[in-house]
Order: sequence, then C-alpha cells, then structure tokens
Amino acid sequence: MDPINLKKLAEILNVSVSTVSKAFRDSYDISPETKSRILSLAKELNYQPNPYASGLRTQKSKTIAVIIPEIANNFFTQAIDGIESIAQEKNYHVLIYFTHEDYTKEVAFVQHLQHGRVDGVLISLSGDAKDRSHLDLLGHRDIPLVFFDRVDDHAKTTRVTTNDFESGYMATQHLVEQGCKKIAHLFFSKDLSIANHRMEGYLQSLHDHRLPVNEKLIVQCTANHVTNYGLIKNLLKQKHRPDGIFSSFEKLALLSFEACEELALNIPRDIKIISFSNIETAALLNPSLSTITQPAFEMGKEAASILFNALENNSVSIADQKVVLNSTLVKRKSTSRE
Amino acid sequence: MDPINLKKLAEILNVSVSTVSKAFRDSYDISPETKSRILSLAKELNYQPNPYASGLRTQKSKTIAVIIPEIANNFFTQAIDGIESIAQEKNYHVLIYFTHEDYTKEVAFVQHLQHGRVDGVLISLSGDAKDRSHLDLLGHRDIPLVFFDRVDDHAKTTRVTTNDFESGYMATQHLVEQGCKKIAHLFFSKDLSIANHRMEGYLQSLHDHRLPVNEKLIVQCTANHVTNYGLIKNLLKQKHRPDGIFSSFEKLALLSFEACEELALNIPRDIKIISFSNIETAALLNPSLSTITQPAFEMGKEAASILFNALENNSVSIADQKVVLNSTLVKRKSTSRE
DNA sequence: CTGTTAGCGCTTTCAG
DNA sequence: CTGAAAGCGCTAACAG
Repeated sequence: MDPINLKKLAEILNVSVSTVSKAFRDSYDISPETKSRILSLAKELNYQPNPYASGLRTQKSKTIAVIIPEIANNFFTQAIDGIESIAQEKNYHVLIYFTHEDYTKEVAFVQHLQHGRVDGVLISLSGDAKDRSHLDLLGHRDIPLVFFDRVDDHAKTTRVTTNDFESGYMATQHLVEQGCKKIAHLFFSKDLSIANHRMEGYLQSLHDHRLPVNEKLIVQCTANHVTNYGLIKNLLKQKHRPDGIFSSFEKLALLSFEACEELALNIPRDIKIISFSNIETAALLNPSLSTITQPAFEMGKEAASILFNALENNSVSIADQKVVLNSTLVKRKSTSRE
Repeated sequence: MDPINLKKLAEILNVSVSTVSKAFRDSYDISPETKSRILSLAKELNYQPNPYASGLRTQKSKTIAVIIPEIANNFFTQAIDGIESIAQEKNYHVLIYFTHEDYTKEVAFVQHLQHGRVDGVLISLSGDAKDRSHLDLLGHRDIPLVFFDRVDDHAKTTRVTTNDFESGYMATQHLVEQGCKKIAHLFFSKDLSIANHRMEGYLQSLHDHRLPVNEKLIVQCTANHVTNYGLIKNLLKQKHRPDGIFSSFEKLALLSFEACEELALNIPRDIKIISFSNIETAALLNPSLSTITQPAFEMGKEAASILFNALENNSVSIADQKVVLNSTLVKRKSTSRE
C-alpha cells in the first residue's frame, strides 16, 4: 500500500499542494471550508506528513537525543522516564545512546548528532572523559545542549545537578553520628565533577568533626566491577579497616555488601554503609543500607523542560546557568539503631 | 557556523556533487585519487551527510522505534540495553516510546510511526489492549514489526518470548514442594498472552499436584498500584488466606512484601512468595524472594537482531515465527529452607 | 571515471 | 483566499 502524501491529497481534492500544506499549518489565509475538507480527508486516509521531508525543509527534527552512560541504573532509568514524559507532552521524539562509560563512544555519538538528526541534546557525561571539546561541535551547529547530573562545570550551558557537596557532607556526618571513626569513601572517576563535589563534602565533614583524613580509605574505582570488587575487598582487609563506608555510586555499595558477606563482616554491626542510590523497591531492599536518593525523575523533567523551552523560543544558546535540586537522605537500619 | 554539505565539498574540490556523493557510497566507479581527496577533505571539515536529506531520498531512516510499557522496570531496562547494543553494532538509531500501559498511547505512537520515521519497530504490548489492529498499519507500510515478551499470539510476525507456561508451572511447583497448599496467583491483565500462559502453567501445576483451584486466590491486578495494594491486602485478609503467592509481575511481588509487613505476616514462615522478577542486585535484595528471571538482555538482542536482519535483507515481511528463550528459576531462602 | 539531471515530500515566498 | 515554483541536501539513473 503506497503511503499517502500531500500531492495525492491535493489531486483528490482538486486543490494545489500548497493549499493542502497550509491547511495543516496556516490556519488563517485559507477558507474554512477548504480547510475542513482537507483535514477530514486527511484523517480519513490517515495522512501523516513525512517527517524526513519536513525535517529537510524546515531543518527541524522534533527529536532530541539523550546520551547517558548506561541504562541498567536506577538513577538513569528514572531520569529517562522524566525526560520522556516531557517529550510526550511536547510531541518530541527521543533518541537514546549509551556510552557505557566509553569516552570514544561519547565523542562518536556527538559527532553523529551535529547534522540535523536532532534539535537538541541532553547529556550525562561518561566517567573517563578528560577533554570535553567534542561538545563544542554542537554549539557550533546551534544545537542546544543541557547537562544533567554528570555535568561539565566549565561548560557555558545549562547544567542540572543535585547538591552533591551537601549530600556528601550529610552522608559522612550520618556515619559520624552513628559512631564511625574510620570512614571510607568509594568514588568513581576524578574526571566527574559530581564525584569531586561529593568527596569535598566528605572531606569537609571529616574536618568539621575533627576526624583525620586517611588516604588509604579513599578508593577510586573503575568502570570494571571485577576490579572494583577487588579494590573493595582490599579496603576491607586492611589492618585498620573502616567502620563506615560512604559510597558515591549505587553499584559500589552493592559490591561492598557482597564483599562484606564474603569476608563475614556484619552490616551494620561491624561496618555501616551509606550510598548514593535510587533503588525504589524499599520492600525488597536489604534493610541495612542508608541512602542518598537523588530526585532523578524531576531532574529528567527539569533538564528536558529547559531544553524544550530553548527549542520553542529559538533561543539557540542556552543560558549559562546551574540548576540545583536537592537529594534526600534516607536513614535505614544500618545506622539508625546503633 | 554553517554546516558543510555535499555541494560545498564539491565546490572546494572542483568536482560535481554526484562525484562526492559516490565517494561515500560506490567505492567502484570513481578513481582512487579523487575518492581519497574527497574523503580526506570530508574528514577535515568534519562532514556528515544530512540524515533527513538522505532519508527522504532513500526512504531509509537507519532508525528503529522501541515501544514498551514502562522503563522503571528491570526487565525492560535490560531488554533496552540488549536492543541498543545491537543497534550500536549495526549503526542504527533507537527511538523510545513508553505507553505507561495506556492503549491509546500505543495506538498514537504506532500511527505516528507509519510514515518513514523509522525502518522497523520493536514492541512489547501495553496491558490494557484488546484490539491490536493498529499494528496492521505498520504491515501495510512495509515496516517490519517484532514483538518481544508481551507478544500478540495471533500476529503474523516474529514474536520473541520466554517459556511462560513452563515457568508458571515451575514456580507453582516450587511452592508446592515447600509445602504450600493454598497458592494464590497475582497477574496483570487478561489481555496479555504471557499472563495467560503463566496462569495456565499455574493451573496445570495445581492440577498435577492434586490441589484444588480456588478462584478467590486468583487476583487480577490493574495498572494502578494503589488499587493493587488493596487487592493484595484483601487477599491476605481472607479467612482462608494463602500460604503461598505466585506473582507474575515484579511490582506485584513488591506490593505483596509490603502488604505482608503491614499485616504482620512473616515471610517465609507464614507465607512464601515467588515472582517473575529481573532484579539483579542480589546483594541488596531481601533474601526471601525466589524468582523466575527472564533473559531480558538476550531477548532484546534477539528481537533486535531479527529486526535488523530483516531490514538489511529487505525482506520486508518478517517470518511468522516464535522464538522462545528460557527463564531461570532462582531459589532463595523463602522456600529453600522449610 | 565524472557530470547532468530529476526528484524524494514538504514548506514557503511570491503572484494572482 | 489559492496556486506556481523554488529548493532543503542527497541519491541514482543516465549520458558522456
């Protein structure tokens, strides 16, 4: 069955192609009768304009791209949910790309997106990137870019984050309040500003509570979870093993749980754990993990709204602003009972 | 900065547009020197063909759509991961659409996709659909469609599922083996063939183990989790409350856990629970939930591979076949110790 | 081996 | 209020 197009509609109705086209756009400048004739036939024949033709003509795709490190992650899942909910509202389409923390993929995706496939881009950076200059390409092409969560602090565009410094501070303090003296910190990549902010909160909190900083308790993890598991086990086998762990990444907390189990360390008796995490399923969750939970869904919505706003107002360059949402500290058994 | 296009490349190199175009496609029929001159300049200027122009011309978008009920769900998260991994390999783009179990949205998405935006569609049906005729539209437009998990058994196209009957049978049997006599079944929507297959497995298992079928223990849930919570609580407050629950949907198991907690029922002592679930984080998981785990990632890969195969071979109509992968029964404390 | 040309389906001046 | 015509950027005959 051949697809129906403007030309055919025009032929059937004995009007010109441009008249038909206008019927869908310029509601003025066309007689009401003609318009309704056209629209009703279009509906009857189930006409939809060809997106590639109008995209080519108008240089608008009604599509955005979302570039994230991974999807098997509750934070990103919820963020995508938020993004898609706004996109549906605005009648936009959403393309997804996963970098799997691979910088070269991030560069490749961005390269591919600079030629009209999308009108705008939402990105959460991969962990192992140093040079962010590939992102400038989008700016050169007037494609608005909004960062969320894993932002580039130096980028001159909108960044949506959470209060990571404060969260790191709160998390650490929470462990201190439970009597922890030797608090370890697990983080992922020094190239991520959010990781740095969280660590700064941790350090400040230790300082304010007059606890010493022990380099051996600060563990930089990798994109490889087998390696990470080894690192965490080593941490726990140290002579002066920590009595608390603040993990800035959900997966690292999971690995810590597993490592404790293997080493027969009781949580929360021997060691207390708090982690950034967006696991929602409290009923199924191990009751010994306090969490810092980010408002992921809201972040997705916020970032998408800002982007769509820019697109709709043709304000090509997105303001150099930082939007900060607040995470929530969820205390659970691990720490609320001594 | 103006985007670079074929015409500009041609001008700079003093060749015709078609020569440039050919350099990227027909590696034959063009002199090696010209070709390399063109390609190197293209790289230097960071040229990328405009996808909307070539899409319009070739009627190929190098894009597929994935329509799923929701994303905040471990099964779908893993499936998308699998789909995207194949798409990356094949250099395809992936559009995502969430129906949130809303049939009207499913229809609207499919309507929008019949005019060239995508080359193919992967779908997992929304729960409340009866009439699947909207999907025929895609067939009429020669857009291949592959179902995964929530398939339409009557569709004449490829369907990728798991062995749901057998899984339902195994799950029920597992509870029987632990001594359960009054086994409830929670399911979601009679319109979903997979739900029906799972239930058939449940019924067959009861029958084979000479246990009576009690209609009051078979609960049809809804898309609304507050309602579902009420239904489950009612189930548990019945005079002859069940001593085992087989849930065919992860979220329903979570609600059961919560309801048990509220009603002070001990799991697994008072009641044992087994559920379809793709929660991966064993270390964090409550140790009292046995699960039927579907190979979601593999299903995504399988469905995507079949679709891309069809696209690449221009075999527009996808064979009327059913691909069945096997789920895994994961026994945990709830049932492995009496 | 290279160039000319028509046209994918749509939007948008500009004339009438 | 309606229509003719140009052209978005690219591809694919077809000539040369």
